[in-house]
Amino acid sequence: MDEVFKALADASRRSLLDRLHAKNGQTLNELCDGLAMTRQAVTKHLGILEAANLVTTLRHGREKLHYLNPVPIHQIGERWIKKFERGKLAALSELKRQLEKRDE
Amino acid sequence: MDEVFKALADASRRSLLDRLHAKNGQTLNELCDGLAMTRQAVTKHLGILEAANLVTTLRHGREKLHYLNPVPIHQIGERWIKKFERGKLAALSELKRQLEKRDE
DNA sequence: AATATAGGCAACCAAATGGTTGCATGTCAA
DNA sequence: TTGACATGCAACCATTTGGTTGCCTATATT
Repeated sequence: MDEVFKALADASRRSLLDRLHAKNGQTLNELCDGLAMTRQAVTKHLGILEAANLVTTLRHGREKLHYLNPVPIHQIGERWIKKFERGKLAALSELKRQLEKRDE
Repeated sequence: MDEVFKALADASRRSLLDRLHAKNGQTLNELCDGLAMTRQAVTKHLGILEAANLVTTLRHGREKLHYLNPVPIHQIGERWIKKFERGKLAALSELKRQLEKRDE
């Protein structure tokens, strides 16, 4: 879980996921296109995404195809975000109550 | 949005949010209890959470009360995670298809 | 007034991070 | 088989990060 959060913390990596979301199964060079970064930097980012299991790769000859794995993202939503949704209204009204109490 | 992702990337900070979720409106020292960290380290973490608008503070005399703000977490869920949920099944079946094609 | 308590500020530090360059390897095509 | 192309590996670098220590300030308490 920690690896996933860490992987998602970087905007370049999130944009790589976006690109794979738009078009799945891209090669490294394809993913490099238009990015202000060297190919090696992209390789590192993809490595981190792969380590976090957010991306799966498949070799096809000399090409390496990158596929998005949406499962860990879904898990973050289920196991983490939803927990805070439940308490959401309660937390906000408690805060509001305290803010008002301040002026007494 | 980037600030929120960055703030959530650290396990210590996520655990601080957990503690505020369990009991809202805690003081700095209260939040330090049981953590293997100095008070100053916790201060820094809380500062980052506050900058990301995940925590709101309220001074009460010499105490500083910390309140959880669940809105940014909710937004991550709405604006980011949900996007990948939509393509989820499609992405997985595409990946499955490619994995099978490999053996041809 | 004296002391304890809650928190703030700033300098410093080691390790992690995000990036680079240079070179090597594997694979396809003419 | 000889380029050309797709990717891999490794060393290096600056900046950020997560943490520390030491000291200072402000508010309670007695």
